[in-house]
Formats: sequence, structure tokens, C-alpha cells
Amino acid sequence: MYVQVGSTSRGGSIGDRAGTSDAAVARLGVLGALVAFERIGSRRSLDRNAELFAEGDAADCWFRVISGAVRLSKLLANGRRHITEFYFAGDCFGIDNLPERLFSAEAVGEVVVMRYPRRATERLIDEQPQLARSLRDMMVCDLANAQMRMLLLGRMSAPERVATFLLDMFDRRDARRSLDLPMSRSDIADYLGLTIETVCRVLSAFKRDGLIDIANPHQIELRDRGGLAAIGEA
Amino acid sequence: MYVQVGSTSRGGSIGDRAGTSDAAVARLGVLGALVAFERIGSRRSLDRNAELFAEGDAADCWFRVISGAVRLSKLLANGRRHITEFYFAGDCFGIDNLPERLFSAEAVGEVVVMRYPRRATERLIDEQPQLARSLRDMMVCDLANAQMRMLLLGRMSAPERVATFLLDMFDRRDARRSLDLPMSRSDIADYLGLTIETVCRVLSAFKRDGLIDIANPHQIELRDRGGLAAIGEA
DNA sequence: CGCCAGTTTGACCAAGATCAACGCAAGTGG
DNA sequence: CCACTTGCGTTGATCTTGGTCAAACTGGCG
Repeated sequence: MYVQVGSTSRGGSIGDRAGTSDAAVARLGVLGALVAFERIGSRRSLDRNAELFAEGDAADCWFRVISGAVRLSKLLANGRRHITEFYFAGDCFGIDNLPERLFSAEAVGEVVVMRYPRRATERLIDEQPQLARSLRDMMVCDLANAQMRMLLLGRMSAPERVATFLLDMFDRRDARRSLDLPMSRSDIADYLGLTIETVCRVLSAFKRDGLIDIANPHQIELRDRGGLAAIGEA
Repeated sequence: MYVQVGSTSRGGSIGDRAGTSDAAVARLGVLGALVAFERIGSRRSLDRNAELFAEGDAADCWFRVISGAVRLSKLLANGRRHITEFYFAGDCFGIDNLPERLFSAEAVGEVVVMRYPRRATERLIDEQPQLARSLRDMMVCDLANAQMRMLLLGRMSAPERVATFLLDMFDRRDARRSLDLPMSRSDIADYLGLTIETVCRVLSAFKRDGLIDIANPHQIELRDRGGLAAIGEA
């Protein structure tokens, strides 16, 4: 029934801008729900680039990331790819009501996820109706994030996109100075609607301008948050 | 609490691509819910460009369009604007759980909407829990549409965007040959992440190529659906 | 050591933005 | 009734951003 969607609960750094500290409250609610769900979940490990599900697969379950990172992506004609979202430890995805997946999900690196069957989830919700609210909150959060990203994709320049991305990653991964970026430049490009080369050039420019340091391609040091924010908020 | 979002129920033409005819089923469910909500709603008329709500307003209600069209938009620095979504007769929007609006809503032309207070809605849901499902379905549909639009904004060329837009409008407004586009070129541009000039040029090119006719700026005749689809699906 | 996958950098190109002019219909006020 | 304005829409000339193509660099790993 209805439409599949890559639903998730993310920390919601974007939503926080308007929601002040309510996100913390939401997170608590979601956390309570997760405890309830725990007993119906099963653990699963994936190697780098392993496919968790593909476009068109039956969507009879949803997931939570335990460790590592997952990307949800979609291919379109002539090989173009778009990454809908990245999910990190604690994030949920694949909560929706469609028989088929509209996106495919792959492991960015080594990943461990919990898998929650849809049927058992529905049963649990019937027992504890307040869980429905938690699921709805996850979706609301997802929707807000999707809409902020439409803004980014539709109206922001390459430097604005990359700056926003970096700050968002620092936030979501609770990194203060040093950030581990598990995904490749190609993943970042497909997430931001740019090319690999443009992502590289912008990162190099940020480095030249003293905004960041690039210890190695997957390790970013934040040197001037204000400067980055000034570009990102543009 | 939580995050505001421009939720809606749309016909879901985009979702249909994967959901076969389930959309019809979903629509019925939503319709039933609308009947239930009818007694808590109040009617409201708006003139062209009138503001229904603004970014930052208290979000204590949601809406359904009776006639006309509404646009949900957001401004960012240096005057750039992005239109999140258009809503036509039958569509719902503003269903979310945030205290403040993240977007503003304006009348594209003359508009009549129904307004449903949040508090009364919650009460109704407590009485009839299946209504919660209808609201969730609206949100799932919204999320799917948002994600398809991210693809469009991130990875499609100007002609692909405009072709997709036109076909989507033909679908959503149940137009077979002749389509009334209530919004301005500027609205279309801000919806597709393009400039007014590019939208004009692409439309003129489509006309030159015999794909459409432009009786007047707000009246489009479809001459070659296959040709448009070939460009849009690219 | 040499290969390989991913990254970075440079030279060039093209899609679309910007700037500017013109068209056109609907008001508006003398 | 007719200048004049105003708000869109369209078209053209030019410029910029970011894409494309190509080459060099880097760090593993057989």
C-alpha cells in the first residue's frame, strides 16, 4: 500500500534550527521506542559496498544502523546516480508502507544494522499505540531534512553545498574538531548534486583558505567553523 | 514539538510509478478521513498572493485546498527563493508537529481553503485511530514526492526538469490536452531550481519542436506526450 | 616493484545565469 | 478615449559556474 520512502530518524541538526531543543525531547521519545522494538530486531553485518536492498525489492522491514554508515541511492538513465541520504549509528531508515523499495541501500564501509520486520512492528504498534507517534516523528524529521536538501540542491552554489555538508556531518557525527568521512568523494558528489572534481576543488579551496585541513581524504580537521558557516548559510 | 514540514496529500503521480494503482486505494482512505475531518474545518478565501502563513508563524492548524492553488516557499539569503511544493484542489498541506512554520504559504491565484485546527484534529484521532493512518499516508506520499524532487533538482538538466514538471502538472490536474498553469514563470523557475529566462527558453524550444503549444503563458496544449516523456524520463 | 582504485589538479567547454532590451496586455488617470 | 505605467513574459548577447576530459599523484597490496 501507498508509497515507499527512505524514512529515518536522524539527529535532525537541520530541524534544530527552528525547533530549538525540542529535538532532544524527540530523540528521547524515539529512544524509548527503540527499546520497545529491540526484541523484534535481528542483527546483520555487511561488508563494504554490500547491498542491503535494491530498488524494486520487497520492503517488508526497516533498519537501524548500529555501526558504520549506509547510503540510500537511486540510479537514473545514463548512469547518473543520486544519494538520497546517509545514515550513521543510531539512524533508522526504510520505515514506510510500500511493497517495493524505491531506492537501494548499500554499506559505505563495514556496517552492522538491526533489522525490524514490518509485520512484528505493526503488532507492536497495536499493543503500544504511542509507538506510532515515534514512527511518525521519524518521518516528520525525514521530511524536514528532505525539504532542506531540496533547497540546497535547487538554490545553493557548490561552495555553499559543500560547506553545509561538512557542518552537517560535524553535527551529526558529534565531531568537534576532527571528522571521519567514511564515504568516497563520489558519494559526496552524488549526495550534493555535483561532480567528484568539483567536490575536490571546493575542499582544496577551503583548505587553501584555512577553513579546514585535510589530513587524508577521509579525515577533515575543522579550523574555522565561523568561516564555513558564513559560506554555508549564504 | 519536533519539526515542521509542508506535509500534504497529493494525487501522488510520482509515487504511482512504483506503486501501480495502490494510489487509488490510498486516495480512498484519505478521502474517508477528509469526510471525518470536515466537521472541524472552517472555510477561508484568499486573494491572489495573499499570505496564508509565514515562516516562523505558529503552526496550530493544517489546510486543504478547495479551489485554486497554493505555493509553499522559503527564502534564503540574497533573495533566492525556493518553492517547496504547489497544492491544488483536494491537496492537504501543513500537517506536521512543529510549533513554527518553516515555510510560508501563499495563494497563487484566488484560493479557497479549509482550515483544520491541530487540537481538534488530535481529538478526532483519539476517537478514530484509523485517521492517524491517513495522516501518516499523506506524509509518506509527501516524502516520496520530496525525494523524487531531490533527484530532479540534483541530477536533471533544464529540459528534463521542465518536461517532468509539465507531465506532472498534466497528471495532477487531470488535464488531457489542455493545461491551465495558474503559477507565474517565476514560480515555476523557483520550483525547478532554474531562472525565469531558462524556463521561458525551454518552453519556447518545446513549442518549436512541436511538443507543446502555448496558447497564452498560462495555457499549455500537449501535442506530443511521448516526446515530452522521452525527455523527462531521460 | 607495479598495479589499482581513489583523489587531486589543470585545461577546456557548455549549460545555464546574468544583464539588457523589447513585447504585450491590463490597468490608471488625465 | 488615449497616453502612460506596471507587471509579466520572451528573446538575445555575454559571462560564470561547474562539468568534461585528461593527466598526475597517492597509498595500499599482490
